[in-house]
Amino acid sequence: MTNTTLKKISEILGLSISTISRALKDHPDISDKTKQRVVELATTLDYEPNANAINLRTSNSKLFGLIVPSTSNTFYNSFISSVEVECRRNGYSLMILQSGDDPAIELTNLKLCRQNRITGLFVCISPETINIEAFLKLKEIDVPVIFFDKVPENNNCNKVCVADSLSATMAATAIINRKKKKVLALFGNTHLLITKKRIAAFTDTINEKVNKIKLITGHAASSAEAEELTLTNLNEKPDTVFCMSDEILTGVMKAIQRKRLKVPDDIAVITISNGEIPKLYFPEITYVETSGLKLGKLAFSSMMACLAGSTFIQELTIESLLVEGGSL
Amino acid sequence: MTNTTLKKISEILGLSISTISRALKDHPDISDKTKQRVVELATTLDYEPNANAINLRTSNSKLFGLIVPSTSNTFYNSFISSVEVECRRNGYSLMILQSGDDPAIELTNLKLCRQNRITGLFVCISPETINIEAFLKLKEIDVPVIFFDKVPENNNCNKVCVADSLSATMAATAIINRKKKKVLALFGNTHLLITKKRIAAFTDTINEKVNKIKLITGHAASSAEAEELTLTNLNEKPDTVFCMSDEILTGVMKAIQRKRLKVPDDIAVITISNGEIPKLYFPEITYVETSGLKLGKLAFSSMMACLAGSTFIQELTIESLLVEGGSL
DNA sequence: AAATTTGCTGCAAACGTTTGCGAAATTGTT
DNA sequence: AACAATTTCGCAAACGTTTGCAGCAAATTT
Repeated sequence: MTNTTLKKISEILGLSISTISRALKDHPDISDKTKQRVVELATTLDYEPNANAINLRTSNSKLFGLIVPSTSNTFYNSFISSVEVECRRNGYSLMILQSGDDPAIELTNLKLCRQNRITGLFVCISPETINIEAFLKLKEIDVPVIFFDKVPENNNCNKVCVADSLSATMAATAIINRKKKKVLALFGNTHLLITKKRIAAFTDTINEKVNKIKLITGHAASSAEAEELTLTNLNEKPDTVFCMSDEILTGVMKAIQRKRLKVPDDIAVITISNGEIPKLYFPEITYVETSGLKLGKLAFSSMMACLAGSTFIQELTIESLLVEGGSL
Repeated sequence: MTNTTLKKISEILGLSISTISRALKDHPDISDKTKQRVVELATTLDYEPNANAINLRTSNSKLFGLIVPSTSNTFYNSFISSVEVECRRNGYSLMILQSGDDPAIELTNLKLCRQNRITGLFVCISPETINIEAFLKLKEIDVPVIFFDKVPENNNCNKVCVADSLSATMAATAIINRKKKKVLALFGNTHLLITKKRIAAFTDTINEKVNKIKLITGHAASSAEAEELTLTNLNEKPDTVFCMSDEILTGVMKAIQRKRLKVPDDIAVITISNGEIPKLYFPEITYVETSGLKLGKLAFSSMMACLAGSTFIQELTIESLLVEGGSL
């Protein structure tokens, strides 16, 4: 068995290919009687148009590419989910590719996207990606590129991001409002822009308070490092731990569980998160939400705007939200 | 600017399209000198072959479809990751679609796959999907279908699964070996095949022991239900909790944290899991591993076998593994 | 009855490739 | 010098669509 084509239908019905094509898309030129016959046969024959032929003919692939460091990450995951839903809702397909934070694989993926003549690209670059020319080349052939989350620093491109600085500020403010005195603040990889921004925003906010809060900062590249760092700093008796990300949080929580500390009485915890991990604990961890779902929707609408002809470059940010658990 | 095509290159070089095509794929008919000229121009012009044209011409899309209830689930996630890596390694692309456990969306996704003339399909059906004819139709047009994880019950199709029964048996055996006396066993949605299998295997193993272990079973459709169920059953003073899945585990752990019970002294915990969630706690939860990564690799190799011409139907299972945390 | 309009349908080119076959140009053989 | 063999290349068809244009019959107008 082989796939049904317009030609096959036309031969059976004794009509021309073009008539079949038009009948199936309800073209006014075709009589109702013919349309009915065609549609009927098409359904019984399980006709599905060949997307490749259509794309070739119309050069409109209705296909988006999405390149992300990893799909196994709750934040990217919810981003992808929401983009995918929007795509289906709007008649687009999505090609998801992960780079594993490897710029070389990133380029391979990009090539794949180009070969498939994607209509637009969503991309979250890896920390090591410094040269984004290859991505910008897409714009020369009128393929919009939306950078999300980890975006190139100062380039002329479309970006959608979570509120990097603001979310850290909000967390700091929440800590201040609770009248905490001694905060252990753990951040991630120092050379990432997002880390720098969050450190600056967090420390500035904490330090501008009159009755100075004692601040201990640390950097952890992994959950295990965060755990270790927490254990050693517990001697200093901080009353609060601030985590920059889920990864940090999981390490911190392991340390807290190990020491059988009671949250929030013995120690308070606040983090910046997508929301899934904080809800795994009791009490649920208070977090400043950076929603992948919202970011996905924003990215999609930004993409649509580009496709609709909007040429001016946008840098969009989703607002954050403090979600109260019982940990602060 | 528009995309570079063979035609464009041929016009510039004064050669025919076919010569360009052959030169770029290192065909022996073409002289080295010509090849060099062609390749050089192609790279400076950033030529990328049009996948649509190739697929149309060769009717080999090098594209797999993957339909899954949700991508935001650590198990499916690791499955997807591993399939995606294998795809890239073998020159295939992957089209990922989520059904949200809705059979209607599942069909829409299937249609999309067909329109894109996928070379093969990986699919995890939703619990509500009873009619899988639409999927089997793909086989009639020589598109292999590999069902994974949640598979249709008794049909003539390729399946790859985790060891449903065995993993439950292993967990039960581990409990027996620790000489536990009273077990609270929590399972998921009763009408799923996987649940039935695990209940049967678990209870059989526990009950065949001579010095009977007291067994309390319960069903929870969500993490919250599992938490509640645990809280009420804690009165019975079980010395061990068995969880059928990550979802159950997270509920159980919240209850345990809420009651400030010490694991494993006050209560032991064991679960069946992909491994990510159990590692979030201290002590890490002992689990019987059902690896999405391994399942993905298995599914991919099964797909490759089908494409290579293997026509006989396989039902494959990955073996489980007891990973010791400190919770039992 | 001739001319015009209207309704329906088919022809053919194009999208960018691949590939079997034949042709020209070059080389080697007697 | 004539011929055969080899190297190098181009022609043209095909994949499955879409779409501008033209054709033709029937219906309507003059």
